[in-house]
Amino acid sequence: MSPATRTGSTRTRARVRRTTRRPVRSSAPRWSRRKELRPGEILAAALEQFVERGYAATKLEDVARRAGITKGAMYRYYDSKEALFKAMVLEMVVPHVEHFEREVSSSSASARDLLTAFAHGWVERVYSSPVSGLAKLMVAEASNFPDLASFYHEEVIARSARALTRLLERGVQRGEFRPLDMQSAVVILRAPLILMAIWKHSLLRCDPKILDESRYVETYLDMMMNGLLAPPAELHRE
Amino acid sequence: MSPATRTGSTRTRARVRRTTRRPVRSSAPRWSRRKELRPGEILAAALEQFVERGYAATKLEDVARRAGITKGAMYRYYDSKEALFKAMVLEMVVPHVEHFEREVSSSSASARDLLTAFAHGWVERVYSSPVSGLAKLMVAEASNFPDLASFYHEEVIARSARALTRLLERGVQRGEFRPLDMQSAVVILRAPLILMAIWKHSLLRCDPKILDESRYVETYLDMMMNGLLAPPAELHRE
Amino acid sequence: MSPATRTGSTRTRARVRRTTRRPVRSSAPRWSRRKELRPGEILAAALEQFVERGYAATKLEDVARRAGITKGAMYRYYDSKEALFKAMVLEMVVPHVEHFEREVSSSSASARDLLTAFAHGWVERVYSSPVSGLAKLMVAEASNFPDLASFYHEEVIARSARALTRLLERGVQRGEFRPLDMQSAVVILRAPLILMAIWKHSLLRCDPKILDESRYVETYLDMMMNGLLAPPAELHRE
Amino acid sequence: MSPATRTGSTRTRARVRRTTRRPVRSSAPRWSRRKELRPGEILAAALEQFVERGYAATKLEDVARRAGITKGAMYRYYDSKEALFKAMVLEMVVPHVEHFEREVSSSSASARDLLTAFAHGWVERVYSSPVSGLAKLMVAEASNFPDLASFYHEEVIARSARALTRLLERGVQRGEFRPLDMQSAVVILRAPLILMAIWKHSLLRCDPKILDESRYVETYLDMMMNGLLAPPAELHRE
DNA sequence: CATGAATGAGAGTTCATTCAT
DNA sequence: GATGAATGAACTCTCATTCAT
Repeated sequence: MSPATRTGSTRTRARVRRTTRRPVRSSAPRWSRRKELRPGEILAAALEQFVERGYAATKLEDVARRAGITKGAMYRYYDSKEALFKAMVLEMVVPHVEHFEREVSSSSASARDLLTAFAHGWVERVYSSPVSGLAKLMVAEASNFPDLASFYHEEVIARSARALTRLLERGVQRGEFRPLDMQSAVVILRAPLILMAIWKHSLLRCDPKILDESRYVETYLDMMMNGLLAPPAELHRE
Repeated sequence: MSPATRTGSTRTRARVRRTTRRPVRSSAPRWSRRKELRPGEILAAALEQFVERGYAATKLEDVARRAGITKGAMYRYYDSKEALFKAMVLEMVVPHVEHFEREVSSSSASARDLLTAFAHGWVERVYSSPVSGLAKLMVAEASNFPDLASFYHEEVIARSARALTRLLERGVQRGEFRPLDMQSAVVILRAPLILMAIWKHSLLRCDPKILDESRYVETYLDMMMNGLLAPPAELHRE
Repeated sequence: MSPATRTGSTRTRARVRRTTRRPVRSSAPRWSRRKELRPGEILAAALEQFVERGYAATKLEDVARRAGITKGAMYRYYDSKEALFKAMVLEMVVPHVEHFEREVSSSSASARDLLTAFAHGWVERVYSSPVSGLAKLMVAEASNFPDLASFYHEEVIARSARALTRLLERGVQRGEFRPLDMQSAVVILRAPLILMAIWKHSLLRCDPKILDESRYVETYLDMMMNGLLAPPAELHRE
Repeated sequence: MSPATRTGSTRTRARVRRTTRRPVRSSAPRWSRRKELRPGEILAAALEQFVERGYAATKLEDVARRAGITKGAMYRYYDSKEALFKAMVLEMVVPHVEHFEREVSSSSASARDLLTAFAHGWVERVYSSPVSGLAKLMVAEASNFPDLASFYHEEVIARSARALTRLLERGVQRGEFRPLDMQSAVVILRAPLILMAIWKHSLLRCDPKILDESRYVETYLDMMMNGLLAPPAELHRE
């Protein structure tokens, strides 16, 4: 079991380094990204690198190279690795949440259709894009970046949870859905999708053939709508 | 050109050591501890630290301190940080999988009851223990430890998936469950629990009140069994 | 099981690094130096330090300081202590061998004169320079660096032995020298010079007055040419 | 090129360690070896290990294992690695010097025969035994152990040089040898033998077939006695 | 603005040395 | 006396960060 996959040489230190990780004494909201020209490329590069390696294992030099600039130049845009990380999370994730919120608010479709559309849309827009790696990243780094975690929790988790709650409640009101504990239901409802995203960037690599996306989503929707149980009614329905 | 002629392993450092030692004024007792227990204590400490901080951010010194020894002493038990990490994963996780497998094989209860029992048992034994942190850890470090990830995938994910598949199939045969795509169903079925574990060690900290475990599990079982949809006609049919 | 996938360097440390950096109150100028010269300066510093202390006892920081840079900067030039050591040996020694080979090949002087010139030249160019320390170093570290030793053996020892053999054989052909076992003769012929170099960097320090270089070389040439024995002929020669 | 040969663990850091190597602040002659029972085995083990690896790369644990005891037990006999090293040098080398001194003093053979006997005896008793490794060791560590070097210089180098000087002077007085600068001649005379010993424990490993001992010694004696030059036919030609 | 050489704190790792057993 | 677990200093190597150019 060896950590890094090194490339060239004789010696191989499989290591993974720590990340200072003192309680993270960040107090000033330093993520004052100056979005001008490059930031986009930098953030995209950062996302990929962070997702691939994790926060600590990501070297700024690699991000820079990926973005087509040099390490030193990065500091024109982001004050520190931490700032870059935070900016990346912020920039990358918010748009998607907003999109989902609008979708829920504007549509007048049935809850069931909305949910179906949401699942498919999520796979297309989030799962398929590198952004899907963020879930894994945030989960992994939450305790090292409490303030970022809070932000993410509030701006992504909570906001989308609220939208989803509205959706579910609408379904209940319309008689489409059974009344359930909303708090739990929302989490449960999202879990299979979120885990799919997390999986994609972690263990899926061990066994790439394991997941057939479309069947997964179909089965997901089916199970969420209908549950596992065989309809008992057949008997006396007649 | 390679330095030392090493014997066993992968890595090779060519070094030469320093020599003289000053008196070393240590006066405190050294190893009143039971040495047999050490490995266990170390692994427990490692689990907590790794889960709390992630692999990279974990300093061996912290693990050592937590285990009540010094950094150097750790190397008596584990050859490297990597070795410690791997040993920890291996030791901590396998027993739980085996327990679950036995449970599925030996019980003759209905699939539904088995599932219910499984969910509750999982919460009690896994979720409540520090082991629940492993899911997050593995997800975060999978790409940095591909071989460990493979091991985990095969020994934990796949094995428990197989057991769960047997459970579901039994339910289908007995007419309890609807036939579904088993591959997907198993993942979906586990997702809410696994995510709960991941959550516990990451974002839950941002909002500890967010999760009411028992309601969550109840809702989970309910949703999984019955789905979201309100029973359609039966009610007002008659 | 290997963690991080490294990218750039020779060795692969899959690491994850610490994060935050304090202000770093450095105020002094940093690299007013000519970067092209650096490698040379470093190798020169390394040679001195390695010769003075031996491989193991040499701290990279000392070499760095001697070269006018810091520890970390060294890694820009050489990937490891081992690499530095090897580079140093390679760079420092080959030119001298080539010089000697040319000398033997091009000159048409008598073997005796060539030998004399060689001895004097060696004292001037090798013995007097820090390079003379290499013999001691290689001898001391041969078993720790087998491949470097092989290289040195082939590129230095063997090559110069071949040149010296040619010189001796020419002398024999011309009737200047007695026929001897060439293999041994070459080693014996060099021994006093090589040991002088080794001595210079080791025990000579104990008793600096012990060696009068020019008398040593004169006596060496005299002994090698004429042997110890008093000419027995004088008596009946007349 | 790999330094130290590691033994035990999973990973192989071939290392050779530095040896603190501060100016060697040893002031007290701590080499107060308590020669009781084991010391012999320990010193023999130490000699082999030190010669094989060098001072720094030698681990006390390896010496101990080789001597059939544990690391801790070694400290019953020698206070420190340094003390062990010094004791080893002291014990191993002095007897040989004394033997040679007696030989020179007691014998009344011709200088030539004495020299011949000496060379052969040296090969048999010193070169063939592990003690021959000491020359390399002392050369390598002289600057790190100035006091030991002084001791060695005085007790080994100088004493045997004096004996050899007496031998040569006797030869000169008897008309066997030409008068030469004694100081230099003694060094030159020994060089081929000493270098042979040094070679044996270092570069000879690269090319074991390179040296035919008996031919070497024959050629050595021949060259030392008669020199390289062919007898000038001119004289007795007429 | 960009570059990249240089810095330096920090972590993993080793091993001489100690001392409770 | 012997053992071997534990200590802790010291070292190599890394990389976020700085700043002269």
